[in-house]
Amino acid sequence: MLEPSYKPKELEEKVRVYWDKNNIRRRVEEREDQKEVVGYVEGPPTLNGEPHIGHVRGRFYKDLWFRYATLSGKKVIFRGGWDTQGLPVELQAAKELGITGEKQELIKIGMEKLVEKAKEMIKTYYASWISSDRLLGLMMDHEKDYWTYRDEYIEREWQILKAAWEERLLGESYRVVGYCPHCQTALSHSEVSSEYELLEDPSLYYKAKLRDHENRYIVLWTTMPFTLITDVMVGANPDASYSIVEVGNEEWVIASNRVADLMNELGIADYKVKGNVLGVDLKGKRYYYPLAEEVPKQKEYDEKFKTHVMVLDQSVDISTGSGLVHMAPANGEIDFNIAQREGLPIFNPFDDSVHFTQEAGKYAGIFARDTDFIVIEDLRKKGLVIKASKIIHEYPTCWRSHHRLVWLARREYFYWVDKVGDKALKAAEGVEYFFEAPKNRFLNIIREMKPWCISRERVWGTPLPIWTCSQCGEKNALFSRKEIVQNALELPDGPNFELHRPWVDRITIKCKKCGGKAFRESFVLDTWHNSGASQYAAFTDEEYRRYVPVEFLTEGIDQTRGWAYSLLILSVIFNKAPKSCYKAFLFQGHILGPDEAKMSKSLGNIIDGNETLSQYPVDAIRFYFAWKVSPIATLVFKPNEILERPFQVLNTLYHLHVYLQQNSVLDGFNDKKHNLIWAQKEGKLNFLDEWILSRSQRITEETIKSYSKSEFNEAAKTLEKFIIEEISQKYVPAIRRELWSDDPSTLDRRLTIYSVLSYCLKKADILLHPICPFITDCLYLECFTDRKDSILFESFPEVDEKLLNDLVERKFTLVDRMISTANALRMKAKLKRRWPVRETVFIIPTTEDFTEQEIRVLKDLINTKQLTIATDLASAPTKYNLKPNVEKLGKRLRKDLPKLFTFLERTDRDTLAEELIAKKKVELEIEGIKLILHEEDFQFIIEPKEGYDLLESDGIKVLMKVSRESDLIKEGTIRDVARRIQAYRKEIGLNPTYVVKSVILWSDDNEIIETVREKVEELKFLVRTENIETVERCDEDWKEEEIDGKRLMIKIVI
RNA sequence: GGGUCCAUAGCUCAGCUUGGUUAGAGCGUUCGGCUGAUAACCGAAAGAUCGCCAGUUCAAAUCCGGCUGGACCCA
Repeated sequence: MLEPSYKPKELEEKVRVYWDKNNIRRRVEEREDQKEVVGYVEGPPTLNGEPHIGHVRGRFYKDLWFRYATLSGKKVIFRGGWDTQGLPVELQAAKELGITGEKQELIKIGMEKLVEKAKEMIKTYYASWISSDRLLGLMMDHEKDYWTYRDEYIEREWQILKAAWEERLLGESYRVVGYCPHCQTALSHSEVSSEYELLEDPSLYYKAKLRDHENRYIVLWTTMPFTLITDVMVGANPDASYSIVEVGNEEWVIASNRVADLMNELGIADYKVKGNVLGVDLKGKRYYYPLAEEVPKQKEYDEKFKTHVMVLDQSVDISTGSGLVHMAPANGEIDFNIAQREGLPIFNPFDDSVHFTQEAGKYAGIFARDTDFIVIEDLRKKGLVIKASKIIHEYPTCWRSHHRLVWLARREYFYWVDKVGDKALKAAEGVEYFFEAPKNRFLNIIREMKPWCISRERVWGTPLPIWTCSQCGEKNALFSRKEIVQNALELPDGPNFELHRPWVDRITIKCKKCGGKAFRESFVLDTWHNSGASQYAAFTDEEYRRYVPVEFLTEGIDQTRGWAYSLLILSVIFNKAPKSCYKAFLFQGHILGPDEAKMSKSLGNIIDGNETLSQYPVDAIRFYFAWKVSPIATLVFKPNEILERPFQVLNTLYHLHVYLQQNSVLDGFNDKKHNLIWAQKEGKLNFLDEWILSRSQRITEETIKSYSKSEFNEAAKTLEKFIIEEISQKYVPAIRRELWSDDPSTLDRRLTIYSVLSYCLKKADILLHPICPFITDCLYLECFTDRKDSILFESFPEVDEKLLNDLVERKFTLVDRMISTANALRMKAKLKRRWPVRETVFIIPTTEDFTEQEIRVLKDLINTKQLTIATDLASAPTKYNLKPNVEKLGKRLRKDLPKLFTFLERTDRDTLAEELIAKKKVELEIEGIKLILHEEDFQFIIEPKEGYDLLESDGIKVLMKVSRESDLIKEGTIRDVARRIQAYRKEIGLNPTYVVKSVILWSDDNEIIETVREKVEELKFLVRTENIETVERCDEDWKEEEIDGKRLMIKIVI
């Protein structure tokens, strides 16, 4: 039996234990009766921290989908995985070791230490995640989880590299990165943007002479003079206007809108604007490279590649400097991109410590930033400096060492996504995204087809398995341990070395081409490559063939450019075809804290997952997640909201089951026998039953449709309405009266009600299960004997067309409105609902045939002795009142108007009104004056006849005879008394069905006592007692109650 | 700086495609009532300048433009 009150935390733990004990998860996976087998491999959470509430939401959607798919008749291979490598893990591990991870530090403590720490750390966080998953009820196969750092995973990941290598989609190029000269490491984008400091730098205005012009110079500005050494071109904005300014005997080119300010800044008063030239017309103009003597290599480039030329780009800012920008592709990302576009070379004469190499001529061997002032001096000697001063500005620094970063073009490995053609887009277009906005965004990202830099200068990651020959430069790519061992020159750690740095670095390879010694490219792979390989790497070949493309995936919207992208690109590369490894991808919105702020470690407003899941009912949290907003919307997480509506829905669902169970047990109900088929055969279904059965079909249809479209909030709202509004608020109150009886002659009717209720609740349980697995499985197991070992072995109900009944639904809606109106009238007339009324008349706008059964139900619910339903006023106990239109009549009758008033007071206005309505006009003679009254002279007001009250709402008029007649008063009194006794019974903890020995009553009101005596049998039945006594005196410890100001004392003898 | 999306009651949303009564609903709030499953329920009330500014139109929450604010992605 269910406990009489809903204690979610106890219930949920009981269900968890039940699932574990009965191996439900494994049995669901191993069952053989499912039609279709589909795969799901989750996006791996990064094990560098505790799960927070946002992660919990994401995992909830995964579980929801799993349960939905399972109940839809699919067998889901539901695999979990963990992201265990890459920058975030490495940084966290370094932090926990108390180091910053710079190169020198690592050399000192050894990479082994960092790797060891990373492995240890991910195990710790893994435990937290597993705990949270268990609390959440995530039915994921954690026994078969994939771990991205494991050798077997890495070897499979390499297979994708291999495919790319074979297709020539993998290769070397340069990428401009923020680089710390001190730590000698490249920084990731997020690392760069996290640290900016106010620093002093040189501010240099200089000029470069244009070729093909007598005395014409371009004016340029830089805060990094050393980049003049790597200067390749000058950018102009194609849309801007540039002025030719005469200064002394020279002509300077400056953006027109900068001339005045710039001259002012440079302290040049004597100048003259000679003319203008458009940005576009500057294209292709070449200038003399200022440091040609110092850097011979540049002179070579000049001749060979026609460098030191003006190019056009929208990004050139004409609001600072001179509106022309000097560009050094080796030291700037935009510069680099433009150089690539223009087919200009990258002059990149730096070593790892950011000192210039021999190629830099005069500057060789000097640290880049130390050449700033040397360059200024060299320019000054040539008379090219216009002004050299200092500037304080925000500049990115290294978060570890706080050294200034330098932008450097580093040699990296790339996937040439731009050469994949339209395969990626085709693959992406074939995927279901459920919502338009994320779909468009994703497709736009795919359309960019930008090369993907997959190499990272890091330690803890999948190593790039390429060895470069120290003699001939040949790249020896080896994509498995076996190949490496076979080609190894040196294997210091034996053939079973770990596939990580530093072990893999120690291996040297015999060059395939020349037999020379080849060393590994010391890169590791981008972590997105690592996790993006999961759909292949997490499976065996056989599984990959069977389950990929997987049926569905869901992750946060931030994964659009992350995991969703890398999965798709890797799938296309690996398959060498426009094939996505997933059929559907649902992008979820983010979660915000209660203050609508983004949760972040620095703000300290992170809501912990385990804590929240322990504190609140998990079903309610899950319902809240699903119900509050659509999965793509941002969810503002306000914990107190969980206990409002979501809890209410679950509480109601629980008590509906309690109600069914408590009542049905007494009547020996057996859902195997007394099912719907039985009830239909018995013919005891009334229109209330037909209504709720019809509704349940619609709810089934709508819910499943919403689930299939990933509109989980719609599904939750549909079920909320069904449970609260339809079953709890309408159906149960309507049938409640019938269940109070224990008359054997109506047993079949009660069993019918149980069968209907049982049918609807079971349906609701199954439909709600994906959202709220604990309560639904518990109620399912407790309340139904016609069941399986878990609700998860059920399947979504089919819509039973035979039970759909438009007519009944329409009629019920009307009846419902009629009851509401009647209740409103009672309220207005101060008529308690327990008091029956003699007569009720409805005037409704539509013709409906009501069956005798329906009338009976209505009478019961309205608590009326007589009931009439009409569509017009003809037989209604109404009369008209007339309100004369004084303005109109006054003009016509003038001084005779008072006579009309007197007449109206004396006459039967109802009859007059009906005559006016029928004939449009009436002729009268009042005190010898003949009058013609028109219909439009009056306003007609409908009023109830004497003894009735009237209310109109929503087009329905209801009239009730409100007179208090003695038998009705007595009936009401009995109900009043009964209700107080019942409340007391409940208070002292008596079961509703328990029959007590005696109820003893005392009252200071004779009428009450007399009524009780008169209706003692009825009262005995109502309050379930063998005997009722009324007494003259009572003790003070009796229960004191009040009925309309009169005292009632109650004693119950058990 | 660029892109995508969003803005309607305290909260969550509907209405916008196709312009046309008084902008709806649920939750929450207040008051009153009911209750032998319930923390349920019933009735009433309060609560909105439809982000702002212009435009098109007889008529704009709805269509167009701009602005402001927010979210996300990318620089």
